Amino acid sequence: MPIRASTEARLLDAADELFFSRGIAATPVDAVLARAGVSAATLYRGYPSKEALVAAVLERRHRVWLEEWDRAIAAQESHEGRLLAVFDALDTFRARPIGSRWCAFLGAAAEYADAPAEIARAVRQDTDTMRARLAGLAAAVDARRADELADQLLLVVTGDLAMRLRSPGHTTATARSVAAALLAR
Amino acid sequence: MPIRASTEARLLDAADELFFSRGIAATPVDAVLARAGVSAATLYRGYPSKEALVAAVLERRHRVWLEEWDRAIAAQESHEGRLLAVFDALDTFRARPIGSRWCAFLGAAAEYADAPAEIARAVRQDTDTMRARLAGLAAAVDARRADELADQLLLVVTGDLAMRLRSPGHTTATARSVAAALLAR
DNA sequence: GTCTATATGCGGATAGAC
DNA sequence: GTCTATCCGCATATAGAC
Repeated sequence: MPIRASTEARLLDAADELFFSRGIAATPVDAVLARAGVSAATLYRGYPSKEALVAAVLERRHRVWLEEWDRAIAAQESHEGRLLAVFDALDTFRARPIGSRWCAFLGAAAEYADAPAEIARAVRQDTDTMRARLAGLAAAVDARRADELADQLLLVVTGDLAMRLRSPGHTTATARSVAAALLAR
Repeated sequence: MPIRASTEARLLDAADELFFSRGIAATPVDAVLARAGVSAATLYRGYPSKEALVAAVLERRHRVWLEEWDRAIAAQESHEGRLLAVFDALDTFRARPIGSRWCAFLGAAAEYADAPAEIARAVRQDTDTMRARLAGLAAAVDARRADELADQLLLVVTGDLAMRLRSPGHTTATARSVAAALLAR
């Protein structure tokens, strides 16, 4: 028998919030269960392990992030605006009620030296999708250096995310200024 | 009675290698002791806790990093070269026998949602020193935007470090090209 | 679906003998 | 300085009653 939809949503919400704000290893399964009001039996009927739950939350987060990014792109009317929309998406994504301390995917990658296959796959998918999307948007701005621009912007976005570890109050302002310099070349 | 110097060096080397390549939480104290050939009693006579050992290793690493950076700066003959020397230092630092998977300081910050005071201090010191040094070097290149350049370059360096989590074979090439765009403005 | 209890293993830290 | 044993707490995962 599958887990009831509302129960599963509570479980994923709790896991999302706790894993990525306090850390995966630092969050006992019990804490997730308590926050979700779900019993251990229910969790382990739906997921074979804690790691499977982590992977499931990462996949849901990835879908939500892409939707947010799509909205930010759609709101722009120039090729350049659409390429830079990733920073708008970062701002709105960060303002969501279910937050994370810096980046769920980089955080997961950082916590596991040898990540379980399902988690490694989720992280890889995030990176691959980011790079591919940026390259597609960059091609409309300057086709000759689309891949180069994508790699550069991915580094800038990643830097912006990781800067949150250094300065809690970090904003996307610096990343935006670096991106502007890249486009001005 | 203090720990003998050679014993302490073995302990710090083992901790350095394991904590920052496999992860702090993922590395049991026993693994460090086994690698160093040191007994638990000796460790706990020199350090009150595992966290104190982590902080000690971070501090040593910080000193070594600054020396490496100094050498890279000294090898340059232009203001611009000295500002960009941070990337040369990153390359040589990465090639050392005792490596880390991405960045020891960011890794420590990522692992602790509420870092012990000693560890938080080490991470903060790394960030503060980086920013201050970059600002000093940037002032010689363009005094009017020294602070802005420092913030931008710190983000680029941080992005380069975090990109290692996404792509294991990552090099400083992309970061260098972004830095070049920043200086070309 | 929940609750409580529990099997099982591991990690940090300490104590005593040598 | 090392070795061995051990206390203690915690975390994942499971089982049984309701």
